[in-house]
Parts: sequence; structure tokens; C-alpha cells
Amino acid sequence: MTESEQQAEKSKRLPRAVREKQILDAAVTVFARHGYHPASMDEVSEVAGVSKPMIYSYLGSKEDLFLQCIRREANRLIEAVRTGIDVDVAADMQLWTGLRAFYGFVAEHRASWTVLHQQALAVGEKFAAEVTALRSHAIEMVTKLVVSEGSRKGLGEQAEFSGEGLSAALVGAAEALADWWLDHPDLSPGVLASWLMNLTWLGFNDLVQGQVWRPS
Amino acid sequence: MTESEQQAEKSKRLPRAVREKQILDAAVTVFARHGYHPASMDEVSEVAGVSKPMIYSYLGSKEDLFLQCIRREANRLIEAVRTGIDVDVAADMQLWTGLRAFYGFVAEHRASWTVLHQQALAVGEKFAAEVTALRSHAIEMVTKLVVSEGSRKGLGEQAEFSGEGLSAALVGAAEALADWWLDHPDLSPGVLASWLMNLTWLGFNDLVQGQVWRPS
Amino acid sequence: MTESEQQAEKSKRLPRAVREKQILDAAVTVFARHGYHPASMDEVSEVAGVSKPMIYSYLGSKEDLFLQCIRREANRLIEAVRTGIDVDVAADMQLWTGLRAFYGFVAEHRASWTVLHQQALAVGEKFAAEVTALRSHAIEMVTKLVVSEGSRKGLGEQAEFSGEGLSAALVGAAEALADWWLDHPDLSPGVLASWLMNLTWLGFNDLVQGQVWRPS
Amino acid sequence: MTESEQQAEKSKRLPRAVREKQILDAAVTVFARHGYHPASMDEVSEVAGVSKPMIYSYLGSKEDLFLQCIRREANRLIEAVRTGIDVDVAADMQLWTGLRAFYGFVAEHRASWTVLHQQALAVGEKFAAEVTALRSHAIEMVTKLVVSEGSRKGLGEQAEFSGEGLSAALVGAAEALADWWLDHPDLSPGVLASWLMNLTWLGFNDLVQGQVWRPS
DNA sequence: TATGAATGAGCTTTCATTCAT
DNA sequence: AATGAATGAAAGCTCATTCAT
Repeated sequence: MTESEQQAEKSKRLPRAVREKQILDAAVTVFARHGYHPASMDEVSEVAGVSKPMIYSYLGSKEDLFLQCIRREANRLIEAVRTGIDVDVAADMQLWTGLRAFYGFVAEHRASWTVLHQQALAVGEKFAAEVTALRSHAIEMVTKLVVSEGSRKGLGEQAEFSGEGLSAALVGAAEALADWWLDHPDLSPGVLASWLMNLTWLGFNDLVQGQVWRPS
Repeated sequence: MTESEQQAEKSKRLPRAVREKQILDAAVTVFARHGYHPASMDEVSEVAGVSKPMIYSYLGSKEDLFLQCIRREANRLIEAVRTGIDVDVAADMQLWTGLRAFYGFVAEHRASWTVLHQQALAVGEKFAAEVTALRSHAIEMVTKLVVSEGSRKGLGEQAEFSGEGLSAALVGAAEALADWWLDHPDLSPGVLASWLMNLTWLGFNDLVQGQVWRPS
Repeated sequence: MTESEQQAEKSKRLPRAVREKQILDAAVTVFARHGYHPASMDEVSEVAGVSKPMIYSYLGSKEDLFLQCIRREANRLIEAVRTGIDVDVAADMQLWTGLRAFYGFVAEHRASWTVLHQQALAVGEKFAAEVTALRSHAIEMVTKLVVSEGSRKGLGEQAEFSGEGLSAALVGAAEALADWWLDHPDLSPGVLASWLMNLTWLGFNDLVQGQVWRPS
Repeated sequence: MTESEQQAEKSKRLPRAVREKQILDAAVTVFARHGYHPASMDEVSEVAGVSKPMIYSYLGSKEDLFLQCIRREANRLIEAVRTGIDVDVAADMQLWTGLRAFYGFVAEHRASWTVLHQQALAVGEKFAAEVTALRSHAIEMVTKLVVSEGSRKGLGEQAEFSGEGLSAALVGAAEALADWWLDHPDLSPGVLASWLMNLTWLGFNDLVQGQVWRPS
């Protein structure tokens, strides 16, 4: 939704739930545009088409507002990825579809991703904790996939590797690639997901030997 | 260097270069502690043991100051990594030693890394550009390694993969793991580097088949 | 009446007079609790169990509301004191019973007294005038007593003393003692009245000579 | 000092102590004029001829500022009364000279008295405590006088009277008379002190019998 | 060189008050 | 009759920045 459309929606005497959505939408837009600190409540109120006292009345302080932005967007992201995963297919396919869904979300919700990834971490521990929880959630999901795949192949977990550490690196790589993508558009979510699969599932070594991973 | 040591250094009539170093050290400390916007020039001047007019006289505005922090720390990081790499060994070993040097730097310069990675990206395009340049530098180095390894094995670059994209993902994974590390200390730089090597050089697939990469 | 009882009374479609009483009761409570300026109309409406527009519709602005609080409580106080005085007894007994009635009112209506004495004077001339009128009323009553006692003893008013001035001091002493009482409970209205009688009717000089005034 | 004189003093680059005095003077003026809550820091800064950041830098928050006003004026009042008392004369004369000094102070520092007596009590417990301490100080002084006079006449303290209670009433009467005076000028401090002496030292009873207390 | 003194500008937040239903 | 929704206006406070010494 563009900002002008958001403003076009403004009218008078709307029910509280609608106003809250307007305000959160505007807040995500503005926080993504300037970052938390430089963003002014004035701009949020302007973009939302709502006076400042309404914001404070409905959503609370600037911190409260930011926190609720983060939580809403985090839940949306989780939902998008979960919906994108087919739990009945092989581990690598689950990873691939999950990644594709992730990049699909980022593509459609640039502002959400910016707020979640770039801003929330920089503002303070209180907010970073929310994002850290989100990330932990993702890491956990990936860890399960890897471990289950290992078990299927008859291998116990190798003590010298932390499944969690490897998963953290994978998730981090996925996030970093999402950021990189913001500066290099014109690639589809599927392509990005593919790269990550080849890098992490096969590894450089296999790649240079001519092997390629492809969604089956 | 601790903050008290920094303050202990304050005295009068010092040469300009010394003052500038004091100020930049203090600024990095303060920017890492609070982030760019909440950091106040008052606190910088206090930590540096230098009056505010001196800061403005020597290093310019708050933005200028931050920019110079970023640049100095970026150069230090580059230097540390370059020094850590032995260009005469195999590609995988170069990657490994480079990563180890990177994590070594992060371990020793927490504040520098925080400013570079968490703050600079969130403040504005002007600063993000500096970090992006730094990252591009890293990506370029990795790309060379991968491509040369591929050539050595007689393979041309495969069209469907962007060596740059893969490298971006690897670099991103390395950065993400550095962040993750901040919350999970008690691991040596070598261990982290090892994880990344196994994840990206071998890939999950090899790992679950029992293969392990080890520095030769 | 406790606050919860006040709220329990809230319901719909009550006659105007009842609503106005609810509102004034709540207002006195809230103004006594926080003082005029920090008190918010929101809190008044909440305590009264009545929406803000009703308050404005029935009793006007915040100033109007406060004014009506003051007037109602002032009239209550006057009524309580007048009822407590037996006009057929001697002057000193009238004074004593009047004082006792005054302290009885203060004991039972803490909030009223706080609003009348501490808040109304501090807010502005418009409100102070109401309290000043109340006080003048009291001074006048006391003056009559003193003058009539003087006449009974065959003495004209002595030019060098203003009966009004002396009465003002007595009334002031009575008020001050009421305030002091708020911080030193556990004394009965009769005891306080007794002190004042001994101080002002007899005077320190008589007291130190062993004389004591007692209600006859 | 008039407000215009205060402003006339404004100039640039003054030492901190001078600025602090300017600001406190202005604050007392403004707090007396409007009361604590309606008084704005903008007006204080305007009257002081100093920008708001200086006020916050030197004196702290609005509450801090108010507190320091109260404390400064309380100390001034105490000093004025102490200086006015000759401790080598009889008890009644000490009381009289003390009262005269008190009214002299009030006459010369109207704003100080208004802030101390009308505003500080109404704003909140934190401030009222300061004034209560001041009043306790006065009560204590009076109590000593009365008790010493009783001892001199060979009488022990009478159990049924609290010397403190009587003194509180006297002090309250003195304060009340000061307030009353603000609305009835054209009387000298000596006259007011005289009234109080006759009321409390002799008492109504003696007065109506034709006795009069006069400074010896 | 070095700094205490000083401020313009802007931010978050709150409140008395009213409209539209 | 009664109220949830809405806001203009203003207050307290802070900060990057500079001047005068």
C-alpha cells in the first residue's frame, strides 16, 4: 500500500481497530524511512492521517509504538514462512521453500524487513530481544531440519559442531543476502533461495566440482 | 584500553594527532554504547577528556565524527584480515585464516564491530555506504578465492550462479555469526571459522554424510 | 463515601441532580488528591463514572467545576458550624462550640477541607475570593462575639485594636491548627478547640500563671 | 528589585553564580505570580533573561528549581527572624521582636512569602515537607519561649496542654495574619505583631477587661 | 590552544475541550 | 441523554552547535 493510499483512507470517526492499523502501518513506513530515533511522532501522525494524541491514546509512547510494529511484523514474517513450508517433503525441499517464502515476504514488505532487521537491532536491547527471539525461532526450525536429515542418513550429531551454530550461520547468511538484495534487485526470491541452498547444502567444494543442487 | 585509562590520558597542550586519537577512541566507545543518535557529544567530550569545542574544531560535526570512526575502524579491520591471510597457501586455507583473523579482530575490538555492523547501517545511507564498501571489499576477496579454486579444478564459472552472490551470502553468514557470537562467548575464533568452513565449503550435504573439513 | 461506592452508583439514565452530585463528589475527591492543576478531567470522569462530555454539559469547564466544588463545600462548612453553635449561651461557650463544630467538620470531610484551604487559595484570585469570603464570614461571627462580650463588661471597643484583626488572627489560628491536625491525628475536635480557647481567650500570660479555661 | 531591573541586569557571559541568582530570582517572581503548575519555564527564562537550557543546566528540572526557590527563601526568612530577635530580653519581648521581624520580612519579600506559604503547600508532599520543616523550626522557637516563661514563674508544664500545640496555633495565627495582611495593607509590621501579642499573650479575656500588652 | 557559557530548534508527551453518533 | 473518537495547543526537557574569553 502506498503512502498516498494510506492517507486516502483517512476519514473521521473510525472504530479504534481501524485507526490502530492505520497508525501501525504509518509507523512502520516512517521507522523504515528514517530509523527509530530520527523518526518523529509528528511524521507518523501525518502519514497516518491521525492526530498525535490518538497515537498516544491507542498505542502508547514512541517506544511502545515501535515495539508493537516489531511484533506485528515479526508475526507476519513467521506466518508467511510457515505457510510457505510443506512439511511433508524432504528436508532440503523444506529448507528451500522456507527460504523462498522468506524472500517473498521481504520482497513484498520492504519496510517491514528494514524495521525488523536494520532498526530494531540498533535501537536498544529491549527491541533487539524481540528480533533475537524471531531469529532463534528460525534457527530452531533449521536445526530440526538438519538434525533430522542427519538421523535419516544414520548419523548421530557430531559433537564438534553445534547444530545451532551452523543454523545460526545459515540464518545469518539468509538475512545478509536479504540485505544485499535490497541493493541488488532484479532477482527473484527463488534465485536467492537457490544460491543459499547451493552454498550451504552442497557447499563450495561440491560446487567447484561441478555439482549443483536443484529443487527436485 | 579502558575508559579510565582514556581519561587518565587527558592533559593539556597535547599535539593534535594525540587529541584526535583520544576523541576518536572515545567516540567509538560512546557510539557503541548507545548508538549514534542517543549518543551525545557531551558524553563523547567527557569520555575523551576534551572540551566540545575541541571536538568540533578537530573533527567537525557529529556526522563527521561518526564517519571518521567508521572509516578508521573499517581500515583497521581490513588490515587485520589482510595480515591474517597467507596468500601462498590453498584457497580453503586462505579462507580459513581470513575468517579466523576476522573473528580475532571482532573479539578484540567489540566496540569497533558494534559500531561498524549494528550502528552504521541503521543511521543513514551516507554511513551505510561506507560499510557497504567494506563488505564489497570482503566479497571481492572471497569471490577471487572461489573462482580461482574453480579454475584450478578446470571449471569455468557456472552461469547460473553469481560468484558475487554466493560470496555475499558467505560474508553475510560470517557477519551474522559474529553477532551471534556476541551473545554466545566462550568460543574461540578458530571454532567459529571452522563452522563456517564446514557449512559453506563442504555444505550440509557432505556433513551429513560424515565428511568434515579440517585445516590441513 | 468511598471511591468504590461512588463508582458503584454509576448507572444509566439518572436524573440530572444525581449526576451532578456524583460529579461534584468525584471532583472534590480528585482535586483534594492531586490539587487543581494536576487533576485531570479524565480522572474526574473516571471516578464519577460519567463521561467527560456529561461533565462539560452539566457543570461547565474545569474552572467552573472547581468553583462549584468550593462553593458547595464552603456552604456545607458554614452550615455545620452554624448548627453547632448555641446562640443562647455565653460568648466563650459559643466560641468553643463553634470551634468544636469546625474541627468536627474537618475530621469528617478531609477532602473538603483540603480543597477549600490548601488548593483554592493557590490556584488563582477567582477561587481565593470564594475562600476569602468564607473566612470573612467566620471573622465577622467571631468579631460579634468578642465585641458583645466587651460591651457586656462595659467596655467600648478599644481604638488601637481592630476587632477584625484579632478575629482574623483567631480564625487563622483555628485554620492553621486544622492543618497541623492533619499531620497529628489522634486528637479529638474538643481538645483542639480547648487549646485555642486557652490560647486566645486566656492567653499565654494567664496560662503560665496557672489559670485554665474550661467549658463551663 | 523590579522585574525590569532584573532584566536590565542581563548581559552575556556571566559567571555561573550570578546566573543562578538571576534565575532563582526570576523563578520566585514567576512562581509567586502564577503558582507552580501554571508557571512555565519559558516565562522563567524570559524574566531571568536567560535561555531555558541554562536553567536546566544550572538548576535542574522544574521541580528542582522550585525546591531551590523554597529553600533559599526559607533560609532567608529564618535568618531575618533570627537577626530580629534579641535573646537577652524577656520572653514576651523576644516573641514580639521576632514577630515584628517576621512581618518585616513578609512586607519586603511578598513573592517569597507567597511562594513559601501559598504555593509550596499546595503542590505536593515533597515541597510541603520543606515548609513544614520551616514551620516546625518556628514552633520550636516559640515553645521554648513559653516553656521558659512558665519555668521562670515556677510552673511545670501542664499536662493537658501541648506546648507544641499551642505554639502551632500561635505560629498559624501569625501566618494567617500575614496572609490577611496581603489584602489589608497600610498597617506596619509592629501593629500586626502587637495584635498577636495581645491576642495570644494576654488573651481575649484580659483584653475585654481593659488590659493591654505593650512592648516595655 | 582550549573552554565555560550560551542558545535555537525540535522532540515527546499531555490535557482541556468538542464533535459526530 | 450519553459517549467514544478526535484534536489544537502548549509544556517540559534535551541536544548539536557556537561564541567570547
